[in-house]
Amino acid sequence: MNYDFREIEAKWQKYWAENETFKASNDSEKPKFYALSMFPYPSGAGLHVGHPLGYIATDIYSRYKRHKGFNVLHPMGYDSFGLPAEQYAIQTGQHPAITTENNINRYREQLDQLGFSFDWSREVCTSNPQYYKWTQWIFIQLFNSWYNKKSDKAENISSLISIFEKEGNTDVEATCDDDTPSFDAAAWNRFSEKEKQEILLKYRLTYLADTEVNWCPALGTVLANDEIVNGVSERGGHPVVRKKMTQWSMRITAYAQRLLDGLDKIDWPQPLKDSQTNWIGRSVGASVTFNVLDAERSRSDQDVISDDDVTSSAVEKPYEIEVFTTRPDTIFGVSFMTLAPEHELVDKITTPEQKAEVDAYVEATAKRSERDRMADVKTISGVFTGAYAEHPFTKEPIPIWIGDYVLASYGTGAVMAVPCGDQRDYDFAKHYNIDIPNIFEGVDISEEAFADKESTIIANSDFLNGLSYKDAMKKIIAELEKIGHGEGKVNYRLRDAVFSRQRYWGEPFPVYYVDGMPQMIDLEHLPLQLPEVEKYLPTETGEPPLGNATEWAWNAETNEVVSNDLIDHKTVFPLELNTMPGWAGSSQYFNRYMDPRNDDAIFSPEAINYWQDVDLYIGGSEHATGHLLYSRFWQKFMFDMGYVPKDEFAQKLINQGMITGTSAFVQRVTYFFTELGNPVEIEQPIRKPFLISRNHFIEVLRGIATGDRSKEEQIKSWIYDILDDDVKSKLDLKQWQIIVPIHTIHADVSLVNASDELDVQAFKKLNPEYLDAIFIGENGEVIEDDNDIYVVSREIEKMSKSKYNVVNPDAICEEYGADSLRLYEMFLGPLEQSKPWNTAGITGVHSFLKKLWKLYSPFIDSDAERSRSVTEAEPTAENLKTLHKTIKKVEEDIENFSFNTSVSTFMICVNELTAQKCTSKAILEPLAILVSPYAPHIAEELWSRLGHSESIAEAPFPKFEEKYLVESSKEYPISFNGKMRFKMELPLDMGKDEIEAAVMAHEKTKEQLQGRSPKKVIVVPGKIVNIVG
RNA sequence: GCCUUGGUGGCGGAAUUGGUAGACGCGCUGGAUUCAAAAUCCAGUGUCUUCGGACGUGUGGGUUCGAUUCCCACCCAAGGUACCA
Repeated sequence: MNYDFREIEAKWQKYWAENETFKASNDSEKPKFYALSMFPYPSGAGLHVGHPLGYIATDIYSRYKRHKGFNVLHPMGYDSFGLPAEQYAIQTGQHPAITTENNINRYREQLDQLGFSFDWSREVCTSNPQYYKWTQWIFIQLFNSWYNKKSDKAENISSLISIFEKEGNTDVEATCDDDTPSFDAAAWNRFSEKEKQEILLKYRLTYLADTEVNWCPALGTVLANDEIVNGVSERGGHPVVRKKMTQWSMRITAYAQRLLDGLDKIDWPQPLKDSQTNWIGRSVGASVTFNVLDAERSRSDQDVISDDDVTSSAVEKPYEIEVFTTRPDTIFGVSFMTLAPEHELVDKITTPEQKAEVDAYVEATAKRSERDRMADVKTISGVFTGAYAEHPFTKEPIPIWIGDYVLASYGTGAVMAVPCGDQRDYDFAKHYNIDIPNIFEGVDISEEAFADKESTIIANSDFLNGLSYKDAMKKIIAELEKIGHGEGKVNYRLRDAVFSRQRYWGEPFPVYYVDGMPQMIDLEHLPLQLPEVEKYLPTETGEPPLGNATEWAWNAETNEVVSNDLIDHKTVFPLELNTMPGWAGSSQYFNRYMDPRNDDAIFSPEAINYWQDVDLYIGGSEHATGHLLYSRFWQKFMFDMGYVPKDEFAQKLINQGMITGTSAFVQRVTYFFTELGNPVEIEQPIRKPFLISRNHFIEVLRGIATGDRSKEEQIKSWIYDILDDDVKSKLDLKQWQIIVPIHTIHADVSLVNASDELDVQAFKKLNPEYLDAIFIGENGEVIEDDNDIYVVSREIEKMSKSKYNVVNPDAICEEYGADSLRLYEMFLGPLEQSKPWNTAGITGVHSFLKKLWKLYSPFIDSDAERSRSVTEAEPTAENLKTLHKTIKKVEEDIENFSFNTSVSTFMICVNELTAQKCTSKAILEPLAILVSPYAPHIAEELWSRLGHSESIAEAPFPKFEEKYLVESSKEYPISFNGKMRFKMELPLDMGKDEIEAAVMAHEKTKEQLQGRSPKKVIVVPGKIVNIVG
């Protein structure tokens, strides 16, 4: 009987579902094991072969743990709020809930096909109101909390209020807004209710604040950095500017230190910890305030305020610039200051003479993305504001500049520039001819800055002269504190997380506004469900999409959502229009799986106390600073509130590598005409897209490198050839130039064959904008039928729908089966590394499964009754050696997450047992269990053919026994100067000297030495012999 | 730019503590079987070679009896870089 994987796989998938084989109990005598895969976003494209990689790994581990006697929780769900569904809704008008449901159904079908041991009864879906009720609940908990630095944990806001009532806030140590005023108890008690709310908002763990966003006026929306290409929106190419907007924020900075410290307790990959450490970015230094010199200030204020105000402002405190520096010891080397162009003082201190230049620079900077500004270290730009600050010690005036290398979002958005000690400051000073005072003893700074802290001796620095870095740091901080110009400070790069999105498809905030102040809706009225809207776009007045809803007001008496028309600001109030970001729903889902159908609580105390935390979490490293940091933050908060017993949610984490795809590109030449370098409009522009095959593209690239323009000339002549005659008549090629920039455009890989040849007709069909495109083939002919071939260029990239390089698992499953796909995905290479996908190799693992099946044929072919007697045969020593070698290796591999090598081991095992003609049940039975985590369907089938009526799922894992592997001799590699030359079989119990004697006596040794006497002979018993000489 | 990961045959990769480089699989070549094809099976397959052997793990150095493995410098590729998920 042949290996009929279709029948076998369908049979066992049905069996598992009907028998709820993998349903986990919240109450068990067995030890618990919680294995979790990161849940997917259900995109319209369905699963591609990259998705299951991590799921298969988690599934193998889960199944292994069941064989090892654990009660395993292995759930799956969907992170189903997100941008693509909303984008699709905008384009088609289809409600995202509907597309999302369709996508989820498709995902479920695909997941079911792969034979995962998920407990589907625990499925969650972040866009389901029964689920997001609890996301809203956590938001309210955060709103009702503040961070007490004294107890170093979050506490209920009521404890803060009672402190305010008794003693005001002067003695409170809390993480709060920078502009929080001081007040005493009497003042607090005099505040109006609204004033009290405003103050409390400065302490709450989620709060409203003005934050900078990438605003695209044309689209009426905020864009991710990702959606901005070269300063314009990816969609439509509209301009994008940085702008401030009132939004919800999460006070994650309160947890900065604990998030850092917690990393030591968890078994996560070091690179991931590094990236969180860098993200949090702890640096120790000092904050220093510089006063802006008065003269400059009043001058710049003159044009905006009346004379009266000038006199009154003269007695006020001068403007202060606060900077954070890690090198306060270099303060005597300050020769200028640089503010971020967005810094709030820029407007106020700029002199009238400099105003035009500064304004232009600020405007230009607003168009650049932060990433752009960080990455670009080559171009130095900045503008002098005309204002000066006063050095706190020397009282010298220091010019204040603005420059886009200073980011508003980091530190205070201002730096004290010490050009002799910082390369960026140095370059800036050189570029603008600013002084570079040297404050380091015996260091040459004529070429570059000197940033080495360890070997520094400070000079030209008044009271710091002669001190080392360490001593100078202590001294300067003390002096700064003495004169009231600064203090020692620990600064974190981590910023509070913006929690508002101007989108439709996300969790609504359970918030309404009374007199402009946010009010929370009570738990008993949750979930607050997303309203229906006509359009998913921002409103004409620039409000988020929820602004389109007509039923989106809160009646605070009846506690229900009512029509906007009823808003009277007495009982009916407007609801929040923003929604929560993608990471809201995923920040506690791992805990919700423990008790997913609970309507009274996010989870029961029994459930959380049984499961505690995730034992193994597998997912992509791209989530390092998003999901994985925010989840740790929420977990710590939940821990502070006493809801969860562990302050880290996942003990061990593994990053599976990406599966990369081989993208295909066509080269589009865009062309326009210029005369002496100026673009010229011609009456009948040629609108047809023009695409060239690969070798032409390569020649153009080579031409750019070598200065050879001949290929471009050829392209020009091709373009000229296809012009209409009347256009031709207007062009004199000698006078007119055709400029030919080339854009590479993704082509769907399914349209390209193994020789990289594009199916041009299919491409045109799939991309209607290229219907009348002109394709120039490899031989330089315009492709009409099959007169020439068009070759694409290829590149390895992340597998992604947007890159048109996805490979779908469905067809593979259909042709080879889920077990083959599972084995093949593991066989590709180490789990944690990224690797390219190539379906061709799957035949190898598929034929392995066929060989495995054949090995069990005495149990499968029912007519082979005579072979029954054979199967009871005692296993040979050889059989046992092969089996136990395999048990040892496979067990080690699973524990080390080295699944690729296990697959090889199985292949070797089956090859050996086949060669040994092994038919012994004592060997084949444990082998089926070994294989079962990897290829569960065939293992179940073989198990039942071996005569078992129960599922293999909980069969005990075979026990490795060393005794079957004991060897008496070893084939020693004999090497000369480190190179292996021949081998020699010697007993393992032979001593060092005997081995040396035996080797030296060997005739091949003499041959190798050719009469020389060896300088040295190294003998490592059981390993190797190396002869030097 | 910065942070992280990786670089070994035509391809995916293996080499567990510094000890036989290329396991296992794909592909390719030759053969068996077949009317033929598919499937299956057998043999070979890093490069060069004067057939003795020599060289060989991105490049250049270093440590060592011995380096894919450890150290230094560099090159290349991929991922992340705060609103893609």
